Amino acid sequence: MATLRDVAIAAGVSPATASRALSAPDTVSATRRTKVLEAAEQLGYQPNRSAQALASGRSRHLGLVVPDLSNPFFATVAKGVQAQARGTRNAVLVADTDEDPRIEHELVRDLQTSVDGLVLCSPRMPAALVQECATQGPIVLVNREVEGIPSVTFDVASGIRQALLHLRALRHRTVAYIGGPATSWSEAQRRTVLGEVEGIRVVDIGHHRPVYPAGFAATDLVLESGATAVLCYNDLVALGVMSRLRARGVRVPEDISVVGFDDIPTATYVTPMLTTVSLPLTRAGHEAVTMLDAALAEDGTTPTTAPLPVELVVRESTAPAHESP
Amino acid sequence: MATLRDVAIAAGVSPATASRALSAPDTVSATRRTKVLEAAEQLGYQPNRSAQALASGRSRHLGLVVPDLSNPFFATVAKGVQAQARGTRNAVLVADTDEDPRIEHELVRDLQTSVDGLVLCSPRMPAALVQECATQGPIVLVNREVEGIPSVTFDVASGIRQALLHLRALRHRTVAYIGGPATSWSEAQRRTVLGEVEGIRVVDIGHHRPVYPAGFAATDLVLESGATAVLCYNDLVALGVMSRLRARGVRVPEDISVVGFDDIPTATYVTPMLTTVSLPLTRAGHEAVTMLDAALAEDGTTPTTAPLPVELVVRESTAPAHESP
DNA sequence: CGCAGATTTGAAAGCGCATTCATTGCGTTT
DNA sequence: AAACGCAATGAATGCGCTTTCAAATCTGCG
Repeated sequence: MATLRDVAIAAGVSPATASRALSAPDTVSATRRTKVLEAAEQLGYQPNRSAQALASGRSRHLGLVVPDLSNPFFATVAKGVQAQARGTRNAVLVADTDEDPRIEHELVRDLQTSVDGLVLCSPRMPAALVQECATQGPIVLVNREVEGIPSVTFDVASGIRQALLHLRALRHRTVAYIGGPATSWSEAQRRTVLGEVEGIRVVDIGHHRPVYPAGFAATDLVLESGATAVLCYNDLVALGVMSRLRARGVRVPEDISVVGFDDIPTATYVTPMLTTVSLPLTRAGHEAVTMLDAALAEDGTTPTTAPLPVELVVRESTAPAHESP
Repeated sequence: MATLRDVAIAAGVSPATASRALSAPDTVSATRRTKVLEAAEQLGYQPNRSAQALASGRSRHLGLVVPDLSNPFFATVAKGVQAQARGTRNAVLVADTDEDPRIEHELVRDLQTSVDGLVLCSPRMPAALVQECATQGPIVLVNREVEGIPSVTFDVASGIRQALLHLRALRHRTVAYIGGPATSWSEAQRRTVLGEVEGIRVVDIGHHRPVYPAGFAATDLVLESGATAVLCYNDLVALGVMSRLRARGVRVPEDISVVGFDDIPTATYVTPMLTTVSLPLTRAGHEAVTMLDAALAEDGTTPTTAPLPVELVVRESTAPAHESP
């Protein structure tokens, strides 16, 4: 493997000049620059990342921590991070915590030794721990806010409001809400709006895990409540609800309307297609990387952005309320 | 940030001893070892990964290249890789090629400068290019075979055979096959078995992209063929088929049976739940890392493993064939 | 033509660690 | 008791690069 020194020799310049020709082209005269570039090309020179990192103090890697890669929500954010990172950075180290808060902290600390900065999707990690992690290196949070730490969030409240208004327009008066994990920032956001829409009474079905089986199980509670519509913490839960409703012989949307949250691909694969709130997940990934780069460049600032806009997508799982008996 | 030298001084030993105490504990006397460990702990010592990598020639990173992280197939493999890599390695660099073969090669080469070895899920990259990449560093392929390169594969042929036998047992005599991309290794494997099952006539619906809309579009061809069952390249396609069938008023499984491939989570979220071939994706990720480690340790060998076993999961989308007119 | 100031260049000094090699100290063997 | 082998240690070297810093070259102007 050719080293920078080899390139320098081949180009008839010093290693210092070769280094500059490659990383700061305009600090070198045109003649030498082309000589170096040609020599590098000709030798198939590939810079040694470890050496670059050691000498410069920057690995040009960034880290991404997610609870579950096979969850389309996080996978999409990851794609956004990837796309934005390409070009300005070398690569992104991804860590999947497997929804296990215990290893999460350790994993973050470990990852921080290898990267310049971290994008953290960690709904369940206690705020204090997040703050402690932030002392070890730049961090940007996704879909969550913690005092003193930059974050990119979604306008969750607006999403819930849009959903509620949509249901009200369809003459629903009683809607059930199947909540997510009690400790989730995002869940708290949702709940701030539930009582805000006049003319709609929201029945709280309680906190549930944000997964399909939880929706399936919670459905009977919804039915008991007498609500004509269900608002679910996320699409996975909504999917579980729809499945259980069908099993109980309740028709969607004729007998009951269902609204999800997140707009994962599967939402369009089921029948009826799910009405849900769509989040700009890819964009969130982009923004997170941008903010990280900003934090890396400037120093001491905690850039904050307005919550990303969300949008209700009306599909087939919502319809006018049936007449109550 | 404390360096190894600081630790050594605090422990009253030489940097060499400190280094050994941390990375090869049994080459150091118990007394000094504990001294070093205590000093390290006390100073909050974190080894500098870049320096370790430069000095040792090993980054302890491994790379993973996938076409699309938001595809549950690859996401699950990624989880498997993650899980196995944790412990023996530092981290895994993930690269999403966005299904773009053009950037794929460049991405791989770039990633190879940062990792010790690569796990490559790249169904579409030409074999020659794959081989060229393999000259730059250890590579393990997933779900694909290329001459001279270690790979972990699934027993795809067995899966198709199981599906066909299942359908035959249900008295299906004509089944349509919706194929995947023509250049896919996995697709070629499937086709080797199609004609092998006696008593079943397979109607070839041609090659299609492995996505939901493609299944949706191919469905009308299936209906035209007079087949009483459809075998799909993967679950996404099968989902598209089911959706279109419903739109056309064809009942599943009463009028026609549908079989998928991969067993993605969504397969159980739809109604009827999809009969499909389940692949040990997580295990594939494990195996890939194991093989990579083996390739890194020994030298010059190309370990090969038997294809991973697959299993037909019978759910609700298949039923006895209706009587032909 | 000569000199201040700006621009290019190369020598050299690490970055933090692993690792080789020579040295030391120790227990064994005959 | 001498000689030997082995384990434990530290000094020193270098991994390949970036980045001062000072020297060299070039620019324009009086």
